[in-house]
Amino acid sequence: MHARGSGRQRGREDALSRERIVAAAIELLNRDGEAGLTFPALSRHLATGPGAIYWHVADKGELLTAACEAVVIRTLKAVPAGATPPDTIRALALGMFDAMAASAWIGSALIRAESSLTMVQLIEPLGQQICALGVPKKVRWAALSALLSYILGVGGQNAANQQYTHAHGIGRADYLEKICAAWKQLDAQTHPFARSVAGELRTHDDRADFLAGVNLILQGMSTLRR
Amino acid sequence: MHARGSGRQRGREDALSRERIVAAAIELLNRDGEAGLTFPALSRHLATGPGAIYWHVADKGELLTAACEAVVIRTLKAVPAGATPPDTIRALALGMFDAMAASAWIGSALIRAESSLTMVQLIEPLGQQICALGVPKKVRWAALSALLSYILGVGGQNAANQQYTHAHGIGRADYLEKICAAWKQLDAQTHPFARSVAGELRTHDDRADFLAGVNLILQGMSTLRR
DNA sequence: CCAGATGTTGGAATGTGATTCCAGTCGTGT
DNA sequence: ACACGACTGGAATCACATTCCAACATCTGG
Repeated sequence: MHARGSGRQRGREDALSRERIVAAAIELLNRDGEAGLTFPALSRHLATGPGAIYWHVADKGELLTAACEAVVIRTLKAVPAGATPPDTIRALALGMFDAMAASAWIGSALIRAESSLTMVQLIEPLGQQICALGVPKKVRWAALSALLSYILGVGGQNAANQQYTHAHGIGRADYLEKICAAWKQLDAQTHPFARSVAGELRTHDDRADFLAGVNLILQGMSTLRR
Repeated sequence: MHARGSGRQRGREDALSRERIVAAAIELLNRDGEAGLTFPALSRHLATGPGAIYWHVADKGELLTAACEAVVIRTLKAVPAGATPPDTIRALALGMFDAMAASAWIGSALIRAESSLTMVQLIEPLGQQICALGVPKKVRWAALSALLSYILGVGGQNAANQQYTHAHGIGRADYLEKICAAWKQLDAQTHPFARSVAGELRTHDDRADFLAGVNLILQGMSTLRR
């Protein structure tokens, strides 16, 4: 990457730009998942060569980070403000959940985020609500950290599941059915729990479970209130 | 991969075997992280060619899954049983935390785990304790799911941090210092929270925070008790 | 309007790693 | 000794990420 911040002189209307590249990257990522983002594919999509792309971005990692940041910012901006702290936290969490469900790649990209700057976009609003919730200063970071890890953890797992079903060309229902069957096969003595919940897998609602988890954490936080 | 399950006939003492390959993979992973596991490196390590390795394992993914499973099983076996449910859950969680801290690659490997079988190793004992905790049947899965996602989420983030510091050749302290400095640079109007917790970053204890998060979830679960 | 100077481009060249192929090797049963 | 099948090692393929570089466009000053 070279692009200086200095004098833009040109004005070709078909100009390549960091924005157009990031937009194309997001398109590829949403269509084919993390594996879909390759320089050959990107070059084809933008009708150019890899060299031109490297003029605007340092490497693939930076591209992923930029794409991730764009989506996260767009997502969080859409979350309405003004509700009670718990409701706002739920809205923020669900917003991220939905975004990560729609774009599985965000999960892994956000976690490996080289720039903690994207993460701040999420940390700040969550943190503010935790403060508003009355969580004592001493444990604010721990509380935030728990919430954040939970949100990212769920996102990561959903992403993994989606990637799996996508890669194997099977539907979510078939996937769950397969796991359910495998778990029911387990030994009753050593794996009573897995067997007992196997059935629920087929019908469970990821989003509802996620919300339940957020509520569990909120519930726990409420006991911290001074 | 071809290796049939049928007739082992040979007995060459220098024989390659799935076990030896997985052990070598774990060694490479622990030494150089996820990027350290390559077939050239593995071949060198085992003094053979890639073709021989492919006779025993299907592909890199299977190798990663197998390595992950081996470490997870070893880790969970070391967790003492017999304590109260909350204590056992804490012990299981901390066991995984420590394992993921020592072997950052487990985090990402476990999440992308193609085989839900490895995951069961973790789900089963956690689930049993949740039952013992008296969590109503209706919400057992949700409770487990929350705990699991949290554990994996923290592991994933720690892995990302370690990978970052390792890749950039800087220490954990320098890394935190850098983030702290960046956060203090933020606008006080828009990012009051990030600024206010920035200082804590430098001195916080990941393990303690993790435990606090587990306790938060346990706390929340206790309110579910019928 | 022309000659540099410079930002930009597209594609070729390089290097690395996953995966496949295949021509042996070695031990076993006959 | 012979044939067979499990196993091996390395060469051959392929798909990228990244770097290089020979044009090209546009602007600047004359």
